[in-house]
Amino acid sequence: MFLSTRVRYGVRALIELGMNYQKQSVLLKDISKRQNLSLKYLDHIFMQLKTKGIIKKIKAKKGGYLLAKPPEKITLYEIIEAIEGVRRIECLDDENICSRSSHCGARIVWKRLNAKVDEVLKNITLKDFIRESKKFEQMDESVVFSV
Amino acid sequence: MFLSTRVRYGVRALIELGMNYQKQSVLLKDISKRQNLSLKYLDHIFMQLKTKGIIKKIKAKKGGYLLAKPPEKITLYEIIEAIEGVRRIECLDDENICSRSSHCGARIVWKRLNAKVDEVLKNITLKDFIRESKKFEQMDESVVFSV
DNA sequence: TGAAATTCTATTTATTTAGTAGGATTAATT
DNA sequence: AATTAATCCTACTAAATAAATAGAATTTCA
Ligand code: FES
Ligand code: FES
Repeated sequence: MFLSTRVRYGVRALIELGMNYQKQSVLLKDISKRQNLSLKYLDHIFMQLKTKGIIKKIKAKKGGYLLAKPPEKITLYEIIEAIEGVRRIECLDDENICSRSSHCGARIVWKRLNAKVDEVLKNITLKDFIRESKKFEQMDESVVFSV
Repeated sequence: MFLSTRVRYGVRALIELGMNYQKQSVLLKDISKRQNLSLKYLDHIFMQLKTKGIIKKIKAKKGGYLLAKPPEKITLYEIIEAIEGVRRIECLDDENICSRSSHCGARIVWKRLNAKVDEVLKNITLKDFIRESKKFEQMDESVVFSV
């Protein structure tokens, strides 16, 4: 499974919002600095996440972004769909692409494959990413304390 | 899950070989005609499938291709790997791509995701494609007989 | 030896992805 | 009310990848 850099950057940024869920909003500028990602590129990505209702903005000075819903309600499927669209084999949705689509055995299997992969993507949520990230955060703290 | 046209054409061609498994070899030219695919393009694809040991060639006049092993032993994972390589997020295999890879929560989840998707791909074999294709073949025959 | 098949390398074209630029808009703060 | 620091939006460029084509070399059956 290959994921575009857009999706990967998007997830890294969403993790930051998730870590602050129900605390304060996060500035794109800060994410860009901390994660060392282009502000302008993140800008695009966030525009799409907002349109799809995954994040909310606070526009103006001291603004920033917030998650629009709890991390466990944001699936990876949803994030991918928002950022790059879930690209599909054309003849799955449109019968008219392939002349023989009504008699194509491959098509049946492609449908089954997509259903399974979609299920995997829907069972991973932002919460999973945050849980793993917090583990590292704790590790870092314990290192500091033991010095 | 998006699959390149190369993989889809490859599978369609492999189905044809599979339908003739342990009968006679199949000519690329005939596949190209029946499936309406460019001969030269199939040429590339078959070269890779051959290198990876999925098919065998019979070179020369009246030559053609054969499956190198039974359809149920040829997984979709294997086909994709042969034709387009299993493209992965770079930092999964190489720790040095991202500076923070040893402390990245996302990376853990990406690994888990890849393992699950790979499993799905390994559980689909050419046999599945052939089974579905044969269903249509039978349907066609029954239509012919009923006329 | 000729014909019909695969083999191989190189090139071209189209599409998608990644990234940049610059200004418009919004609203909190002064 | 002006300033300012943020998001918003449109357009563009560059790089990478995918799709397709071209042409000649090689193999071996008949
Ligand atoms: S229907 Fe499109 S490839 Fe079979
Ligand atoms: S290690 Fe590469 S994005 Fe986290």
